[in-house]
Amino acid sequence: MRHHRDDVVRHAIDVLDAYGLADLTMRRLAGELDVRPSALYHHFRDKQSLLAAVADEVLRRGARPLVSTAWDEQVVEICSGLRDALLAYRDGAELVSTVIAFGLGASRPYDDLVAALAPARLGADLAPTAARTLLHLVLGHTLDEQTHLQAGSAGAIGDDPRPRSDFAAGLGLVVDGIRLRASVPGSVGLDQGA
Amino acid sequence: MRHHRDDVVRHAIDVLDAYGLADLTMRRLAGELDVRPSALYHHFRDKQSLLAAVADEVLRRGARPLVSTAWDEQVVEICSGLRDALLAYRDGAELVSTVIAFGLGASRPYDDLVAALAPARLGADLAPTAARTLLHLVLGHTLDEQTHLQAGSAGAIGDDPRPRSDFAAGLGLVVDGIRLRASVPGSVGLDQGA
DNA sequence: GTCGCCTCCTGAACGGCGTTCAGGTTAGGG
DNA sequence: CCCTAACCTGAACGCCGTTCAGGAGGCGAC
Repeated sequence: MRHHRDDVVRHAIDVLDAYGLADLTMRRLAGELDVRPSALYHHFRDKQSLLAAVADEVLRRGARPLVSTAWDEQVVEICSGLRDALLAYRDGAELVSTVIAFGLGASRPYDDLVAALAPARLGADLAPTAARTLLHLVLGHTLDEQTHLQAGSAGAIGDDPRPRSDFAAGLGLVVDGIRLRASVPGSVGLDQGA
Repeated sequence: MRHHRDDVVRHAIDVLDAYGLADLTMRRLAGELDVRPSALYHHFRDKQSLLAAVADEVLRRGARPLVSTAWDEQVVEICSGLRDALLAYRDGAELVSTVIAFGLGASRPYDDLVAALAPARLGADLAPTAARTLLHLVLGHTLDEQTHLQAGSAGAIGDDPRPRSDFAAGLGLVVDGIRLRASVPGSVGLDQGA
């Protein structure tokens, strides 16, 4: 059977979810498609490009329309949605992190954050910095969380899982910091509660 | 010539700085030591353990004593010092990030942050969350920065470097967010400036 | 002084990886 | 029906981390 580019990406996600990123090799993916490894290079220039396409597809599948109107609630929505998308597939956070670090693809979340932050009217080009800060937080935290989740579901001991509220708490920290610099304060007041 | 564990780590840092993390292979390191690759396995169980030792040494060399007394200034000191340590060697941020993600070694910065945050008297186990948030910020940001720095020093175009103030701005965002939750507010008032 | 031990290393291999390339095959539109 | 483009094969290249049985060398104990 002959395959299209999209078939390859779909099967790659299946392999990722079943065996993890470390075992998502060109040879294994080719085997899953019942094809020789060299055939994959008809569809992708190299493995990095394949991974970029896989990351984009993971994010596409996890995309949800925004329901809030206030910028700060939108930011929380985007970050939470991104986290959910990363957690939906094994090693999703690691995959997207490396793709973003490499600079190919997966730029959608960053663009969305910058757009959502625009109405806050942050001073002095702070919006890109805030967007990057949020992105680093979500990626780092989710990578952490997923690693510990998967280490727990395997037999590794002495590996306490992160509390569910940890992500929300960290995100709240940063959003409050941004809100302090916003000319348009958003929908809610500063939350002084512990 | 026979080598000790410390010689191996020292040479590994040299290789890292000269050729980058991707080219820090057991074979290349062995070649640099004028030794067969299998000899390295006398000193380290596997490559991950070697990398953990290298990361620890990079952090050790970059360690500076704290000069501030207020917890918020100490946090900034620790984060800035960590960034400097990571930037001191090629791919330092990537190295330490992967070692931390893997869970072996390089736990010093996290412990230092938790210790520095203790006097703030954050509520409800927030200190570990805040420490992790700061760590993710510093690692993510510095990885970003270093990648773009090195892409710039190579010939890659269309790759605008991050502004120097970006790190400080992002860090200030998070520290302000933490300060809002602190029972002991630290040395300075909230900075409302843009 | 020589014996034994512990540290460090060799030599050779194993299985796996990403990638290249010349050439074969097949599907689908004109 | 044929031609073209898309898709694939087979075979190789040079790397990688890792294992293991065994050799060599310094050094303290006797």
